[in-house]
Amino acid sequence: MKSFIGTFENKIDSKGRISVPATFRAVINAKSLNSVICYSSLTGPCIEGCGLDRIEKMVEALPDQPIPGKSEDTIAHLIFSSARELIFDSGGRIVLPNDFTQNANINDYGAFVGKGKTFQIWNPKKLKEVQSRMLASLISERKDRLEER
Amino acid sequence: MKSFIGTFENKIDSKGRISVPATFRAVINAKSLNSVICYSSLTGPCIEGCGLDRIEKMVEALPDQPIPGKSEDTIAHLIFSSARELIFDSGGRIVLPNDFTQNANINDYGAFVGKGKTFQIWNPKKLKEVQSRMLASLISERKDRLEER
DNA sequence: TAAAATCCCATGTCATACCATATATTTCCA
DNA sequence: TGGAAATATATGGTATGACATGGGATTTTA
Repeated sequence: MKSFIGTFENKIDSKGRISVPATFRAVINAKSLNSVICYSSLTGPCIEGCGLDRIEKMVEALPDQPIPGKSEDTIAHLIFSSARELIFDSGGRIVLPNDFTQNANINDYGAFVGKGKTFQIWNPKKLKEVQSRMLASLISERKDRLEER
Repeated sequence: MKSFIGTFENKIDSKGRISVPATFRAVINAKSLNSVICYSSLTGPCIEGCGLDRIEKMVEALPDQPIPGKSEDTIAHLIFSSARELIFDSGGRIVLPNDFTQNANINDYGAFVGKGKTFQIWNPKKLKEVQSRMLASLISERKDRLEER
């Protein structure tokens, strides 16, 4: 598997450890990596995650001459400055730093959400709220084109 | 055969396993795959299915930008977050996760419906209802162009 | 030296890979 | 053309292994 898909809810233990879903680990492993890069999301209360390879693509996409004040530069700065490499332990777990979990309002359980090239880690309750809101807006938006439910 | 066509009703056993129709498996096999990707449909109470190739095309189409557009992010989120790779066992069955069957109101039997490039899995009873409703609306819509029934 | 972070090993549960059987379908030969 | 053997398909059951999680040992840092 090359893409992050699916949702998996795992427990966070007293040491801040959480198992990365095996299917996600498989995506990382396929790239000969043994870690994930995580950073606080800029789009919502969650943790953003991906492989090191994607960070490098983002770096390449940056202009050679940084233009201070440009939003791309600001975004890149915010992401790279908060990003951290989290290495799997022998059981496939990572330790979530406190500032990440606080920012995402995560306590005892974390929900891994596949997003194709990346994934996110959410407070499970919050995730459900956001998802049902997304579905509702999508349905009202294109009610005409949808079959009866 | 390259397309998913036809309707096939199969049993779901106590473990949530269901046989994928041989003709559908043949479509998948022709792509050298041994699994289907399934996700909760956004358009109706059913499970959507396709080959991995189709999903990866969707992933490829995603931008590399750290902050994607909102509407495409919504669809990507809803599809990828529920999508899962279901691998055939030696008998050509897959295991339907509970959240899928619940969302689609499927209990003891599932109806595979070919839709060309994709397929769907329905509660057989619900499927008949929807299909007869579709036919009825089609007839009333273009009565002039359809033959007498 | 105390505290914290990291690594390694242990365990129970659940998923799935494998084997087995019955039913339906196709093929092939009389 | 009919019928029997062979094949393919759908479904049932079992055992092994993978995975998530817990705890202790070792190393690092303040």
